[in-house]
Amino acid sequence: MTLLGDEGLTTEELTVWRMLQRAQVRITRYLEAELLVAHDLPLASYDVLMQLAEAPERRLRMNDLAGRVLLSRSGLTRLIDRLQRDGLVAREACANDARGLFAVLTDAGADRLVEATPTYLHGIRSQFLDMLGQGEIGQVRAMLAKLDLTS
Amino acid sequence: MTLLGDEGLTTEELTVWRMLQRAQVRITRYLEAELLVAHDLPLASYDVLMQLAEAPERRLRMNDLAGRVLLSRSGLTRLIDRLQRDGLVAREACANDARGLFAVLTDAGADRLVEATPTYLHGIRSQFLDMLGQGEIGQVRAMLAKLDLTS
DNA sequence: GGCTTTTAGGTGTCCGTGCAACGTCTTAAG
DNA sequence: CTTAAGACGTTGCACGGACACCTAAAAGCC
Repeated sequence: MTLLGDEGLTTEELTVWRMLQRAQVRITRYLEAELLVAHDLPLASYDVLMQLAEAPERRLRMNDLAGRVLLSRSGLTRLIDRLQRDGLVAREACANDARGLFAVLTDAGADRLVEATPTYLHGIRSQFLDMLGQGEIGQVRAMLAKLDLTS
Repeated sequence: MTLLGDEGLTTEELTVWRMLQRAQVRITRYLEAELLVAHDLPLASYDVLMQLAEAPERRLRMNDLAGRVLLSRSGLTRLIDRLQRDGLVAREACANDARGLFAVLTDAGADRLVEATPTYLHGIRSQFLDMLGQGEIGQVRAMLAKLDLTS
């Protein structure tokens, strides 16, 4: 592989990167598909509901939420539009900052989340965790921590 | 986190999955952006060129290629359309199977790949490999191998 | 207090992708 | 041989997301 020599990457290093990519895409697709067929809920929507459920008072500023869900702000706007249309999330004005908006999880949204969660967790277990040994999870965690400097 | 109890996932397990997701998305976005500004080449296109360059005679059947680049067949059709329009790839009929088409890397495509490769490799090094210790790469590789059963 | 600069969120527009359906060709069954 | 079943690649369609730009409000500056 002549391409690699110049920059000093070994074949193994490149392979590792590709495998990471493949694994993540495969798992994500699986989750997306399962959630869609079982609950008519895209993965991105599930993520939003989950983040809101964990947030204090089940609400988050749009901006904060966008950061947590790995979505651009405009992307989040549309996604919240859809969730609001379906009654799973509501928008509420922010008291001390007239620019701000909260996305708030509704009761219907919370119910939907509870419904879909077994599917989500089962997917992660079967497609990801089960394939790793128990002891390895700690290792992965340590390594990923280095990659996730929240930069 | 009451949601987790039912399915028996620990908080750590869920966290690990989320971190993997974040890390992969972050790295992918970085690569995509760098390739785009420096070479006007999306990451998906780079992947196609790379796969073709590694293939015997620099050619692959559309179907095979779709599998390697993690794209649906229809998605690949459009991508190859674009690459063909830009002269980086050509389509060639398959001799013994009239249904089949080869995507073939052109000389221009090979040149473009060589141009862009330093950017690509540097991105992987700086955003991924450098953040892991040298010894850890082998570990990651072993774990990812379990996830990548080419299923 | 006016003035600029920064931040929050939304909109117009474009692009890339997946799914379902289609035409074409191959292969297996009778 | 004929016909049914399957595989390969493309196309119509709709959707989701990003980018650039816009307005409104807050924060900073003199």
